[in-house]
Amino acid sequence: MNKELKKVNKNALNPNVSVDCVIFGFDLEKLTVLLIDRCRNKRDKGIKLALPGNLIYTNEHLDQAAIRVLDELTGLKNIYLEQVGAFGNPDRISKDSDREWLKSIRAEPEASVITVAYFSLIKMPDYLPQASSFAKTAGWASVSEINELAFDHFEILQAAKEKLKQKIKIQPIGFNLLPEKFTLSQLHRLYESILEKPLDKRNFRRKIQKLEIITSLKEKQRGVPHKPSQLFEFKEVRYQELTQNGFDNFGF
Amino acid sequence: MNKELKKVNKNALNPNVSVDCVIFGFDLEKLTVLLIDRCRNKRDKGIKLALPGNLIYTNEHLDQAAIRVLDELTGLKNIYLEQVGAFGNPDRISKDSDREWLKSIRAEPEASVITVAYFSLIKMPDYLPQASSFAKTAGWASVSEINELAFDHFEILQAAKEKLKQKIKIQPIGFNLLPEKFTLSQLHRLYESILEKPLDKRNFRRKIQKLEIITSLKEKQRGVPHKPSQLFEFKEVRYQELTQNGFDNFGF
DNA sequence: TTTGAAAGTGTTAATTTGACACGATGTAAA
DNA sequence: TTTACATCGTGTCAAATTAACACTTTCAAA
Repeated sequence: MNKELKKVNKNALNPNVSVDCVIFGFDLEKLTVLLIDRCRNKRDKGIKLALPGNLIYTNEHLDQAAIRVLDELTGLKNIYLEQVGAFGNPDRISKDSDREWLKSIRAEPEASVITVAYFSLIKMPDYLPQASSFAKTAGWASVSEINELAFDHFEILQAAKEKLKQKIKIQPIGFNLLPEKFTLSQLHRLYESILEKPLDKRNFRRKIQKLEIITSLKEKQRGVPHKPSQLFEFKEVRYQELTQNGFDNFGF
Repeated sequence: MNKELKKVNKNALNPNVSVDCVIFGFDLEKLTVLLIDRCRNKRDKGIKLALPGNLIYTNEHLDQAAIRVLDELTGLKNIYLEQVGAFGNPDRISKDSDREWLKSIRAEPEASVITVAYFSLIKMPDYLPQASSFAKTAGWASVSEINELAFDHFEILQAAKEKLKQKIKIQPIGFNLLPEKFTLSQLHRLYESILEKPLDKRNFRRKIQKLEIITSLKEKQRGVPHKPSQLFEFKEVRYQELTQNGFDNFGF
């Protein structure tokens, strides 16, 4: 697999196609996304924040490219990853300052670029921001507070949010955003954050429990200034069972 | 809008990005898809049938490119169109015969090509196969009988089918495949064809009628050797109403 | 010991789903 | 003209699902 990567890296860059990653995290309060701050690279008058992304190699599979970029940024492997779609507005690099910045990292900044967006779900604590040089300027931002991004990245983010919203209604992929052990309240907040609407606490718990996709551990939450909650764990096996047999509605 | 198209056509081709169209039709019996037959172009040992597609222009918006290709092939405008996703396996042009064929229509056949797939829904009778030169070799094939296609087009078709399946569960887009006036049985068969499973007749009718998205006409079906059925018409206004106000579950 | 803060828990009414069968109505053939 | 054939169109009931709703428990910190 590492060998594979090296082979690919020998190839030339495809100047027309890039991959952008919408990397979602969850800080147990709200949905977040990993952005890179272009200010630290250069003084800049344009919008500072952008989604991490890069050009792909000529002979690289698109999905492979997304995996590679994600790995370069976070050092993480085996991450939940899904394509959002292709974005190809030729006006997407609209600001001069954007062009300037692109010149600093790309051989042919003026070439028309199609970008293929992916979203991934990671467990935030697993990500150590300083793991790679590429990630030096990276940081988490609260999704709901983002109003603008560089290039057409805001549009991409909206599409990724929408895709995630649809997906989580159908498949229980939310666990990719939570630590191994989590509480039902955390899961509840996660769903509310993603769906951007309140869900009745008791109805939510009932529905989740009926899926039999989580196991309650012996353990309880500790050190909280209120009644500690039961910890749960995701049941991988049951997940396979559900997703395989033509299961296509989680029910939210 | 025509001006727009001309302007775009002056630009150079982007040798790395193509658009492929999965054009669905419905012959009132089963779901069909428009394929081009490469045999008529050349004697050919590879797989004959492929999805229509073409390279995009350097400064062309992806969606615009899909609209253009669809127009070039069918002469149709204002068609329901939706992106399926990007496909970028560098091995996608796997057979030598595929390469040969590509050479005959492309300047740089060896360049790595990302393709962005779109699916569209058209009313079959509206499409006159001889409308354009590009369409000379085009024809309808029954979706369920397709086992292989050129390049990675079979994979793309599967993805498009899946997308359509998901979409029709959520939004009433099926009417784009039916004539202006249609019967409930036709609509019923359409849903069964797309979802690839039987739906109870009475339950189906009940559910559709509750949406209040169709109006029953005064008119009845004529010339059938059995009880003629009521004709219905799609209620555009109600559709807007439903899709706008955060309506997101059609219920199939 | 009191207070604050979140955890955890059930019932009920309304709605939706799924299963199921037969008479009506037109054309075409006998 | 009668009959056969093919599809149209229709209703009920039981089961499952959804939505709305409030109070007691438990721990830590003050």
